Amino acid sequence: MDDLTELLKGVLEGAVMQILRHRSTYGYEIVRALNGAGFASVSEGTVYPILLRLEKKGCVEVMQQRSEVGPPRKVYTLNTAGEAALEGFWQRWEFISTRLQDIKENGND
Amino acid sequence: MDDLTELLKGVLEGAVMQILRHRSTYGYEIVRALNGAGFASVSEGTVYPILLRLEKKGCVEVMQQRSEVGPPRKVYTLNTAGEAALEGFWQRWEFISTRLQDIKENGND
DNA sequence: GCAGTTACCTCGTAACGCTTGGTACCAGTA
DNA sequence: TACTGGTACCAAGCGTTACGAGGTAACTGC
Repeated sequence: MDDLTELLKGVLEGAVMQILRHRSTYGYEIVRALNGAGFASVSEGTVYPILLRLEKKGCVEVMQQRSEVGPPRKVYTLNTAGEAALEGFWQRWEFISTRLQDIKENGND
Repeated sequence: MDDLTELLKGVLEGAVMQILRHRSTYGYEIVRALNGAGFASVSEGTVYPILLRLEKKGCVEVMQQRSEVGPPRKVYTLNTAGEAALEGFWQRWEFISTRLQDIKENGND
């Protein structure tokens, strides 16, 4: 798959929130989860800013946790505000999806 | 619907191409088509740059056409390269859609 | 003439993904 | 001890995009 960059704008934040909703976890793990999900080219330089943004927006709780195999991890948990934001994300996604489908089907007149 | 800006990145170019595939038309009309399709907040300042981009990329042919109700129109037609680009867009969209659905369903482990 | 509509374009801003680079902790090995 | 590689985090800067604000120009009807 060629360059997804532009289409990924906004999407990754939703994806990260969804992953966090499923289970609390940390940045490095999220990168691997996204890679495993098919977003092969998503790297740390992309995910960490997203996590910082989510933290700044108050969508997540952060907990420092010691690791056995490396430096301490920052474990993120989606809170109530985060769940609301995620809900909003899915609504927007749904909205765009259906409009786009409409346009695809009848070119829109 | 609140702010779609970020999620629209890349999407609008595809939407414009799809509209052009359905019928050759001009900028002002495309704005109205998008508005009619539900993308209410999309304005000229968004669409004209997209058309210039498509032209620069060689995805469209342009024809000046006199109007009965105002200044001359620049009528855009999707060419072969444009159709290929549109095809690529739909593939990328499909790709992201399914991956996102996966993540939504099983949080991705 | 003048206003209103149609139609085009440009500029500046903000957001986001991504690359690059850097820091630091830990385990294993030579 | 020194080196290597994996884990884990963060910051700075670039390019692309959507979008609001503003400007220009053609045509119609009053």
